[in-house]
Amino acid sequence: MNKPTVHDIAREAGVSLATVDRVLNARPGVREETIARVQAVVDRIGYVRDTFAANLARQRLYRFAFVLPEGPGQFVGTLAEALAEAHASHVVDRVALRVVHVPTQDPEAVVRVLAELGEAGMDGVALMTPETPQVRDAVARLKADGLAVVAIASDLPSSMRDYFIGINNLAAGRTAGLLMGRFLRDAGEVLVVTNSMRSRDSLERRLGFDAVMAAEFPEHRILPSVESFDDPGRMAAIVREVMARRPAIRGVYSMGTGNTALLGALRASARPGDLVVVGHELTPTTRAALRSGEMSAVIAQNVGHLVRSALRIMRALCDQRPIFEAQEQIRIDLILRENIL
Amino acid sequence: MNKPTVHDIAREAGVSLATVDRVLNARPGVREETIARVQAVVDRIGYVRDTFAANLARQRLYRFAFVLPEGPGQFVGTLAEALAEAHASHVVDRVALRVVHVPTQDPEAVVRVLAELGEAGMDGVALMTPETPQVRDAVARLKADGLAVVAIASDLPSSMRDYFIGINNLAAGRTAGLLMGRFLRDAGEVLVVTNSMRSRDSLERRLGFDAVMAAEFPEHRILPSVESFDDPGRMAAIVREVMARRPAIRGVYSMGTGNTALLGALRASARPGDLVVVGHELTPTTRAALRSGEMSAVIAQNVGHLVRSALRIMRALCDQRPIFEAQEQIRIDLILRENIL
DNA sequence: CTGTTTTTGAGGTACGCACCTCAAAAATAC
DNA sequence: GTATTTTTGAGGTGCGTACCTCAAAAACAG
Repeated sequence: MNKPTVHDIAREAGVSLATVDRVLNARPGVREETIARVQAVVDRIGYVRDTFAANLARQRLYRFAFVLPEGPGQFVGTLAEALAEAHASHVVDRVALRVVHVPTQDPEAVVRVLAELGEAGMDGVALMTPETPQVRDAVARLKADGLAVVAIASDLPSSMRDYFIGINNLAAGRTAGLLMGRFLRDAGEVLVVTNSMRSRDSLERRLGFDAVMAAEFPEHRILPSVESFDDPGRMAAIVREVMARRPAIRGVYSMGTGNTALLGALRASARPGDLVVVGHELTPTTRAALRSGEMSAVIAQNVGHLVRSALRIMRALCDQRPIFEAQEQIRIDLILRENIL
Repeated sequence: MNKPTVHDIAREAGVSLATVDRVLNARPGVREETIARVQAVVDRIGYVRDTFAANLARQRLYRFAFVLPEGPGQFVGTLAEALAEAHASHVVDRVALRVVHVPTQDPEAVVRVLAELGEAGMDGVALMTPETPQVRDAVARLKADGLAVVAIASDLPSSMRDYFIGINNLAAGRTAGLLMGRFLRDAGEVLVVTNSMRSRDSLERRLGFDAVMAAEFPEHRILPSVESFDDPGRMAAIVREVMARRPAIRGVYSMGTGNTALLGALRASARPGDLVVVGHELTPTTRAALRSGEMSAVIAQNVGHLVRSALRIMRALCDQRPIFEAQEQIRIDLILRENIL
């Protein structure tokens, strides 16, 4: 027995192909009663639309845009690379990609770009931008225009986004805390740094980190978060200063970006040999630091999965197809020196 | 400008569609000179065959079989589940699946099943079986019949298999060693257990584990491997006995299956509260043990990825398409209590 | 140059679906 | 009842490819 087709539905339901087509594609001009009859047959014989044939027929081209922060961030770089790779290798077919870099600190600029994308006839937008009221409204407008909108890496929970693709940052922080606690030998202080505590990610990570440290490793003293405000110079200066002032520091948790500056400052400091450094995201910098032993662990999300997931989900949303959650779940990856890959 | 089609090739090369078809599908009856001309145009305009249209046209149905060990193993169970899930959700389309469970300790039975699959007109076989000369020959026969053959989870390096889908077990063992060393507090003994040291996986894991422990954590004494020979009763008995006899044991590394029996025995023993237990594969048992704290870490390979990867790779092999290595790389997952997911 | 073989062209059908038109049938309103 | 609207049927075309046939053209042998 082969896969049922529209012909099978028509025969079983005692209607014509045209009617089946009208029902399947929600075209008007069919009695409720007939719709129900066709639907019943569809359910009974287990018909599923052949997406490939359907796309072939309708000459479907998915127009997707990725809105990423501009600037020199390494994580964004690896993300853009993964995107190019996924696109080039036709993991997802029939997709016209557009990657836009925006100055995320300027909400108005983000809004302008999103508005432009809406008018450009995009089918879906994946964005990685901080949550601001302006962005929230722009997302709502995109949704109103019928676009699929997904947030990647950093969620926009209060917006109308269809989906968030990324890790649970509270759990990521808890994982960092667990690792830190188990890796630390003697009681001491733990320095926590980030580029910005205004970012939801850092907030959630800190929450999780503190919860685990307080509950299970109370012998350590967790210092208040130090912020670099995305300024490498500032990061280096502060870290150097704190390290000099607080010799009891035995661990450093880096919740955000700016690891290059952080590691540079640590190198310059008279840091203890058994300093435990835990950070986020696998980049050339953190990779090298794991290899050299300067970092003990990195908590990552696989950027390849991230972009492929984003592409698949936007497609599913466009096709109004259900999303296969298990495949799209982005896991919290734990990277040590030995499993960098 | 749209995606180039066979029509574009025909026009550009000044030949007919029939000739283009003959060249693209390596059918006979075309002069070398003409083949070269058509190929040149294909390369120049960047034609790529539309797999969806192609499969639609040729009514392609991929017949794949998975050969898995029979018996009550939890890992195989989760694998079979993931397989059913991937199949049901049409992650891969146009695939007729067949899952066969074989008594892997009986090489002749495995050979019989493989021979039968070859005759049943399969397009590809994914197998998870120990490496024996008989199996190696059977794989060679399948290859000779033109089937795609991939090894999953456990490699068959000396065979003709097209691809191995799974983790690097040496690196997995090294990762286990690194975690064990960092998690252990006081110097002591480490118990290493497995179901069978005849399995290549356990051998490689032990090698990696020892290398890291010896080089970086020489203060601990790593005991010889204890084997259960797939017998839960034996596992329980041995572990209980060893734990009683060696009070200095501070860590346990479980390289293979049989974690349920192991954990049961540990629970029954007067184990130290800070015992570090590291094992492999995320199963209901190890998951619960992570949650309860009985296990400190699990080294896993995502079974969902494993089966999806196997399906994609078999398809690519059948289509003679290149494999997108980056997506198929199975990473060594590190699972702690906080990132179980 | 003729006869034979090889290569090429032209055209068709099919795959499963989307989308279109026009006419026929059925349901409804008056 | 007839007039009108709504619903349905029948049929077609195209998407990009595979695979088939038959005839025409070209290349080659003698």
